[in-house]
Formats: sequence, structure tokens, C-alpha cells
Amino acid sequence: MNDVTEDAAGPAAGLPRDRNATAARILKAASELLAENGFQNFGVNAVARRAGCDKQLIYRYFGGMDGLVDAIGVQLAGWVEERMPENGGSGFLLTYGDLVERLLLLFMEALRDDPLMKKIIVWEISENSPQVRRLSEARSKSLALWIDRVRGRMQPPKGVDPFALNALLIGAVQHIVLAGEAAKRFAGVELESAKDWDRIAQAVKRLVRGVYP
Amino acid sequence: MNDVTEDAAGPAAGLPRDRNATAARILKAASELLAENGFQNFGVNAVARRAGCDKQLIYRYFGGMDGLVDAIGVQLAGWVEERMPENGGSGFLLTYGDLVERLLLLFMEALRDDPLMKKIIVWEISENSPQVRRLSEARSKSLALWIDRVRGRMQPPKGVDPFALNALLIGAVQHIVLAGEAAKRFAGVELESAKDWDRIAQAVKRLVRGVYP
DNA sequence: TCCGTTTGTCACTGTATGGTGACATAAATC
DNA sequence: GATTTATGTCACCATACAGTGACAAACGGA
Repeated sequence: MNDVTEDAAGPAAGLPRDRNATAARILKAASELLAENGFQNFGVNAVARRAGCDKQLIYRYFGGMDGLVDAIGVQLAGWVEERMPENGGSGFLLTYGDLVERLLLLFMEALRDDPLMKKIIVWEISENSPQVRRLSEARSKSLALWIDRVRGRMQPPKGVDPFALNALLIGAVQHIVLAGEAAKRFAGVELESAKDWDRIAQAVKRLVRGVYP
Repeated sequence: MNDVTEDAAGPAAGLPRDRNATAARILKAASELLAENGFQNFGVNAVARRAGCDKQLIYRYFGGMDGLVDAIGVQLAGWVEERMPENGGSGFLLTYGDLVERLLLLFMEALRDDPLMKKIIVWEISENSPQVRRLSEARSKSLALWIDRVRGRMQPPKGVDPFALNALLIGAVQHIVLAGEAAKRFAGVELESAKDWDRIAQAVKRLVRGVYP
């Protein structure tokens, strides 16, 4: 375990002492732990064990778990930019409906491929501690900015409430992705194979086209 | 605390010994605890504390936490029947769209008013233990039966995938209710006052009418 | 009345957690 | 080279948890 060739090995294995490096190792360990196990059993001891260092360092370098979670949030600030193409995925976005459809499907795929983000969203709806609230604020701010940017001058149709509608649509996508992660099915619909998810994608399109024709 | 007039007081306070009564007290304590605090800190000690008895009785009468959770699931089996009117809320359900709209709005209200069910759904998407799986199966079975019953001979329109669409719609409602519970807002939309929820209800209608005209 | 069973309580083990103070050692500064 | 600081480790505290064996008291039947 504490071999010199071990990735996560700290100075105990003879490596040089480097605050930044170990702080980064702790942050990485925390992110991975959260992505794999969720927010349960997510604590100082587990993170320190995984990072291969003493938990004391978590208190010293991050001021405890709160600070560490904040650091994860900072890492996550660029989540949207990193995995959503700037132009909305491809050209030819003529209508508001085109835009929302493309965004939702992109978001669904990105979320499906990101265990950490899935776990964080579950955490968000599981409790309302200041910790997780700060975590979610960073993400939703960045998302809102990105949407504004990619929307350009496109305007939603009159006579509808695009904010409420989009909230429901995003909620639908998030919930079905999370449910699929946990149970491989939801409301009688299988959520496992690529085909299953294609079916969901088609339904999302239908839903969007129904309200933004 | 252990006064004779205390509701949850057990035989320590002089009450007669009664297995059924204390088992019921334990079950009640567990349900309340789950409804108030969620599945975190939900364990033998906490339940026994709240029920005012020794945790040993939980092992004896329920075989441990697993059995206790199963018992909660049994209690929950009739959830749908108990709070959803048999005829779909009122007459005049002419189309499949009428039906889905009414069902979704009823479901949303019922869910909003039921802390226990909210916590259980969060639990369902948080982990995939056999415990919580059995818990959710009971509920979804009863829901499916009820839907079949209330649907009667009404048929969904051709050319769409009602299962996938309904899964998304149910997911949307569940997610927005859960998010509202946790954070009082979601995707930039306030979720606090009756007016806020009315706005969401309108959007749900729009969404349904878009796919089931 | 006596005796076995049921119901409830207590005390204990082992394990995990969050958190802190004391210490050793490497690195940097003088 | 000597001293001060940064970095990392360790041992320990109080607390909480799940689970178990032993015991006390109430109950019920003979």
C-alpha cells in the first residue's frame, strides 16, 4: 500500500513534502469518494484514508470538511463550460424550441456521464445544509450564465411561462437520470441500455416540441 | 420525560405490558423520525429513543432495521388509495390528456403534503440497497394498479410513447417537489408560496397538453 | 401457589466517527 | 551550521452506532 510507486502515497513513502501537492491529493480523493459513494460515509476519516495522509491536514489546509466541500464547488464552477459546446452543439438553432431541445439533451448526456455531479444533485435534494447550498449555488450560477450566453437574442414564445416550463423540463431530466442511476428503471420504464435512453431522449423532444412548437 | 402522562411512555411508567402496542409505538416512531429527519441518522438507537423503549425490542419484534423498514412499506402500500380519489378527482375526464393532467396535479399535491413520502423518494434515488428497493416496489406497484383502475378503457393517443412521456412527467413533478422541499427554489423559480406552486401547476398542464392535446 | 413464558431493561463489546494537542522531521531562513 | 517554520504523523478524547447476552419484572396457565 505505502509503496513508493503508489499514486496516492505521501511523504511517508519518501516523496518530497509539498503542501500544494498534498492539498490537491486531498481534494482529488474527496471528489472521487463523493463520486463513488455519494455523500454518505463522506467524512474526514474516509477522505484522509483515501488521500493517504492524516486527517489533520484536512483541517489545516481546508479548515475542515466545510472548506473542502467549498473547494469541490470551486472545481465544479466550470462544469457547464467544460462539457457543453459553446454554440449549443451545432448550428441551425432557428427557434427557441430548437435551443431548449438541444440543451436538454446535451445536459442529459453530460449528467449521465458524470457520477460526481449526479451525487451532488442527490445531495442537494437530500438536505439543506449551508454546505450543500453553497455547492449548488456555484453550479446553478454557472449554468444560468451559460444559458444566457448561448441563447443570444433568441426569445421564448409569448403567452407561456418559460421559466416554470424549463424548471420542470430540467427537473424531469435530472430525476430520470438519478432514478436510472439508482434503480435502472423508473415508473415502469427501463433505464439501462443505450436504446432505453434513446427512447427517453425522444420523449424529451416530444415534450419540448409540445410546449415550444 | 418518563412521566406517566407522557404519550410515548412505555411500561417503565407503569403502563401494562403489551407487545402489539409497543410494536405499534416503535413503528410510529420510525415513521415520524423518517418523515422529519430523512434517512440520515435513521437507526436503531434513534428509533428506540423516540419510541421510549429499548432497542432490543426492535430486534425482537421486527428482526432489526430491515424488518422495521419493511413494516413501514406495508403501511405505505395503501398510500395511493388513501389520498387519491377513485374517480380521478371529478367527472368529465373525456380524453387521455384530461386524465394525465388531473392525475399529475393530484399526485403533486398529495406528495407536497406528505413529508414521509418525500423522504422515501429521496431515499430511493440516494441508494440502491435491498431495503429501500423493497420499500419502493410496494409503492410503485400500488400506484400502477391504481392508474390502471382509474384509466378504465381510455387509450393514449397513437404515435407517441406514453410510458416514457409519463415517466418524464412524473419525474418532473417529483423532482420539483423534492427540490422545493430542500431549497425553496429550483432552476431560478421560487417554490414557496401557494402562488409559486400554482404557477408550476399551470406549467404542468401546459406540458401535458403539449403532448396529449 | 408455583413455574414457564413473555415483555422490557440494562450493561457491555467492538467499531466508527469528528476533533485536538503533542510530537517528529523535512525544508527554508538566518 | 544553527534556528525557525512548514509539513506530516501519531495518540488520544468524547461521542455515537449496531448488535448481543444476561437479567428483572410482569403475565398466564397449571
